[in-house]
Amino acid sequence: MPTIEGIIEILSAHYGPQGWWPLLRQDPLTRTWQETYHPGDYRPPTSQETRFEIGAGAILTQNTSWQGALTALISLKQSGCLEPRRLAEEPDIETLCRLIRSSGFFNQKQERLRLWARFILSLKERTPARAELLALKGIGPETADSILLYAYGQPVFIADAYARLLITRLLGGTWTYENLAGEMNHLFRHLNEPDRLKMFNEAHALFVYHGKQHCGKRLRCQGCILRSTCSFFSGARHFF
DNA sequence: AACCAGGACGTGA
DNA sequence: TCACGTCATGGT
Repeated sequence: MPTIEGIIEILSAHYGPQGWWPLLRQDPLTRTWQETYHPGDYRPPTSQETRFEIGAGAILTQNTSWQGALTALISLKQSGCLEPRRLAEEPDIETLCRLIRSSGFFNQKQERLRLWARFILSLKERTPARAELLALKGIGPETADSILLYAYGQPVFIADAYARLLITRLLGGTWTYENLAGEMNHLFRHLNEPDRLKMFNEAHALFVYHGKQHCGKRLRCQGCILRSTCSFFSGARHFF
């Protein structure tokens, strides 16, 4: 039976540094906006705009593909609407819905973006507490932790659906969000804060990447690096 | 043509 | 606490 630390180590050795959170960058030649990863750089963003962008991306990708969320994020950026001040005041709701249409659930998400904009403005430069984020309508555990980890450099683990699916399949048991997050905090409590930040940054990104490739709601076990140590796979071998 | 995608909220047991 | 319906678009 593999350990959680072992699983992360295998994924890390296999896929390499992930460079999350992906940030928007303008191509100097074509002047088009695209996502860019920054492997090896774990410094948290220093500008309010970048922190807002990360939270906006986290909201837009709720229960939708990253591709759809990214398209929406770029649409916002291109029309100059990815700014807290502009969204917090009195934006044209119709236009806002149209810009983020590709991310789905646009009625809820346009409001969630505006609430996030208001909130981050009220913060000034202060780092929010987790409870403050959770108190916002439209920000649950995963979105809150994504903001804390990737926008504010807080060493928290994001126990999202991919992580829970993978851990459940490899180790068995039942894992709730807080449950797995607590276990991760316990497992890595010996690391100093910067190292724990790197660990949780990479771990979440790796779980998502591997989840997309092999271990989502529907399984794609062919070519999975964890096949040999996956008790779920060996136990269900006869189904394949 | 169902199913899935980097969830969260409201409701009712 | 937990199970379930709802929110919507876009790709496979």
